[in-house]
Amino acid sequence: MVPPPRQRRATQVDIARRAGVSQATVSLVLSGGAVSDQIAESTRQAVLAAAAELGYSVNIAARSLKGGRNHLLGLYTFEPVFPTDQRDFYFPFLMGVEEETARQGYDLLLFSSVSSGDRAIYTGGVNRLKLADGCVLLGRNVRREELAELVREDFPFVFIGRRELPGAELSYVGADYVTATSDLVAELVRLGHRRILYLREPADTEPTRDREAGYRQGLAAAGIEVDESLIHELADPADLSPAFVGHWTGTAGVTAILVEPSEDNRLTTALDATSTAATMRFPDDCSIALLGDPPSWTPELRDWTRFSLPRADMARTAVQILVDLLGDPHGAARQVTLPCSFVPGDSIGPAPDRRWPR
Amino acid sequence: MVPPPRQRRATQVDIARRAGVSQATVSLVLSGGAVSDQIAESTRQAVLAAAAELGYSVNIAARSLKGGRNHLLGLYTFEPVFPTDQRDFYFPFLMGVEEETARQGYDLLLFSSVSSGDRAIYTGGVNRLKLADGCVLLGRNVRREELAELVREDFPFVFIGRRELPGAELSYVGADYVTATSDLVAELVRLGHRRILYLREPADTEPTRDREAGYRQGLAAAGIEVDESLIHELADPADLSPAFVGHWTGTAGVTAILVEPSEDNRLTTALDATSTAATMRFPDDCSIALLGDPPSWTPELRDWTRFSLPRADMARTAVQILVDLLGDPHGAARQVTLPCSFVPGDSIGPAPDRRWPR
DNA sequence: ATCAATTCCTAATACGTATTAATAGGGGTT
DNA sequence: AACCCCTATTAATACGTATTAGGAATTGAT
Repeated sequence: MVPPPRQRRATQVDIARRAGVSQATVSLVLSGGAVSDQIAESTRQAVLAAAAELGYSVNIAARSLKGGRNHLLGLYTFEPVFPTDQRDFYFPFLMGVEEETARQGYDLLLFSSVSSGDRAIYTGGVNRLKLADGCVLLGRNVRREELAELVREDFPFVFIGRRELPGAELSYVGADYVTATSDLVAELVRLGHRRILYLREPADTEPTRDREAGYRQGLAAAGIEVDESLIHELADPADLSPAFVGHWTGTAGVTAILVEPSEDNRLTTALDATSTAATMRFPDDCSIALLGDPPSWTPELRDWTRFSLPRADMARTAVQILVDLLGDPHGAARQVTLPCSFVPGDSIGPAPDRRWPR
Repeated sequence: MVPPPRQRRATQVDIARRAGVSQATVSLVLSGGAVSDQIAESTRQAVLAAAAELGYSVNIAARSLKGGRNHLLGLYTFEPVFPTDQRDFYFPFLMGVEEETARQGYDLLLFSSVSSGDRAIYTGGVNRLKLADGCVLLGRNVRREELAELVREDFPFVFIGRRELPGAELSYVGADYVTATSDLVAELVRLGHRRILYLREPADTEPTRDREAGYRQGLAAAGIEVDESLIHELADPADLSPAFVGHWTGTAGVTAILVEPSEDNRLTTALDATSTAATMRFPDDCSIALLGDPPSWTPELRDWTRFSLPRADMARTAVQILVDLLGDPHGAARQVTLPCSFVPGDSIGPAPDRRWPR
């Protein structure tokens, strides 16, 4: 009794023909519109029977063409999605986005931004993202012009991470780097540290700006004046050698270091090397804490003192906000900041009194 | 000069009006049909300019309703995509699929199959996958009925991992478990082992069947008769305790073990515990090798002897095959098997002569 | 018997795109 | 000038569904 393999999928018209009714009636029965309860029971049964016999399934494209929405959320990252050496950095975001997207009843459209550059948001003047109802954005190498264009087009999107755009309000879910860094400074001060070196990335991105703000805020709260020479740009995290640290502790009286982790594993590699070199020991010779999560984290590596971004949470929240935006197309931009969590670790300790007796 | 925010997304009709041409011309310019090279350069530029100004992007639903391609490949997994404890298992697949999809000029549509079960391929008789041109499938908890229905509908898809379906040919990219297992047996035999315990999963899945076949093939090649009592079903990998191993080495003369890794980290956790218990040492007291990759692999864990699936390769190949299928809709199913790679590790060694002097 | 009310269904249409057959405009050849 | 050919463009149409206004048949009321 199995029907012969069809070339073409059965449509509502096929069902209508078979059941001797109109296509509109079929639609009403199968999709339960507002007036679907007016359908006579006998008719309903006939339609359902015909549908079952033909193995009908609705054509999503047609439905969403009619309805305007296709129940897809996009995820676009401004770098390759799955670079192996950054997997641990991105994975929680992906996980959170995927999870919440599914929970909201959407499917996830992954836009790839390969290095060749021809997979940007706008290719040939066409916005690829619009394939989705809305989009979550992610990544550091943001092309601001494209962001601005997205805002101009009124396309619904939410950035994971705080992003500011002059003259435009955009929605984002950020992490509270300021408070987290400030708290870390407070903790170091409590342990007796007064001269804290802050190693920042050269690039002037929002996270870095926030960390610096937190650094200043933490010192201010402790009544310590900022020594600008202790804010140092570290271009390559690999430079963080024992000699480098020794230089600062020796000549500048530094007793603690705050350093921004890189997305790759250069920093942790350097730290591990320094840590095992035995000429410089954390926290005995110098305390050190990371202003964020090191990537490629494994339980076996040393448990560095740090704060940790609520990545999965940020991602989930971003999706929720996006769905909100879709329901309220003309609402204002939503901006949320989530707190980071402090990870005590074992790389900070009381300040040694000897070098810089205050 | 900024246009007022639009309610409605720009369509080809809007562009046509603005550029002073017809919708058909817009379609030809933007979608590059067969006769698209007949379009005058000036017209083309006008259309592209108008499209850019209006922030046009194609409506996927309309395009795919029309029957054209929408340049989306789907990825459907029969389990949650990003379960934390299985991340290392799935990540290489995702990475490979994403990479090759981008290279082929497609975007990736991630279908999620959350545990609640309402995100199956067919929900309410509707095949969700059809939003994509074709689909890569992945996962162990395969719902065979759904697979059969996909084949029946003639929907283009490729499974990562060998899957057999009675009465239907489907495309897949599998790993050569048979040869890999057989080679592992040969290596153990070369080291003097004669009684090799094979711990298999109870479920009768293709990978497990292949491993068992490889086990038998390896022994046959070495001229060793299979002792059926040495093929043992291990329901919970956590049961692999020192006492358990001791039992087999003591009472059954086993000198080597082949065990199927679980997707979670139960097996490696158990092995680590056993390994550090000091009452049982690998490979001194017993050799052991894994028939596949342990998940959550980190360099710090012990380097178990094993073979490794070419996961990223499998994924990339699957995408290539899928694209092939799309170009040749009525071609036969493609079935590819890729070789595994042997990872020497340090958990096998020469067989001890003492227990079972042969 | 006439009209109103109710029940059940259908015709018509819109959604946005891709495609094909047809057409207008120009330039050449005789 | 009549003809044809080539190029660049368009009108028309199909895809499958959801929705709405309205129509036919039936029932009920007077």
